[in-house]
Amino acid sequence: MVYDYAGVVALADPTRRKVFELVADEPRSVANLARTLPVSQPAISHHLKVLREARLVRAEPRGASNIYHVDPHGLGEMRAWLDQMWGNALDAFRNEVNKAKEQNNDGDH
Amino acid sequence: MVYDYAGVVALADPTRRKVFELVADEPRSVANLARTLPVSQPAISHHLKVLREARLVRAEPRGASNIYHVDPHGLGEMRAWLDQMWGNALDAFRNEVNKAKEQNNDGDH
DNA sequence: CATAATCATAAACCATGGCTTATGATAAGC
DNA sequence: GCTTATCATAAGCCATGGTTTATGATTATG
Repeated sequence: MVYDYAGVVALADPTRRKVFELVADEPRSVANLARTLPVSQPAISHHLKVLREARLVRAEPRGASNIYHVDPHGLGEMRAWLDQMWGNALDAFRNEVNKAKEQNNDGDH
Repeated sequence: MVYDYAGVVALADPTRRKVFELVADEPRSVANLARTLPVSQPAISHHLKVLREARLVRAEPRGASNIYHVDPHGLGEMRAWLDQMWGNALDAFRNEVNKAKEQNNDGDH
């Protein structure tokens, strides 16, 4: 399993997750986010860069502003990555349970 | 959205994710993991502690060994947390698209 | 054209956290 | 019982990365 994990890393930081949630709620400019959150504008820009590279967010120039939107493409990618991880983990868990049951049955012979 | 996010943080680190994947593949002891991965035993123990506190993993003493299994409980919790996040993000995206369509229609009048 | 506003990048600072070595505690094996 | 193996915790080191201030580039505004 050598899959991409930029999305998970991106969402691991609290303020970056907050940035994502605000953008997810409705498209916002950098200035707007900087006004809303208790961090500087460059910090916001940096977080947006990480989210952008993880394809969770997309920028759209509008005059001097940059409006950020959710990027459903990267969202889907991360979803798929997690689903696979989940699937593997749950399959393994089921196998484990089944193996335990078999052993119990053997013991009942 | 003030939900728990220990799971995401736990899976953000590469070697910790590797530990989780190995445990998810099949239950393993700390010594086994330490032998498999290129980090010390205390490092493994520490990663397992984080995963344990995120309820992604569960320890089961077996003699002097500690066998770690996947914990489907915490797995489900994190799943639910992510699903909500996904839902919100995708809903907002749909609204955004609809709003754009309406504006186009207005322009066509 | 000049001023103001928006944003990205660079540099520097510093806390967080991942890693190692050291150590003690518990359990198995001889 | 003594040695060996397994594991968790503590202490300390150091790289990563989140933050701020400074700066330049681009665009609206007057």
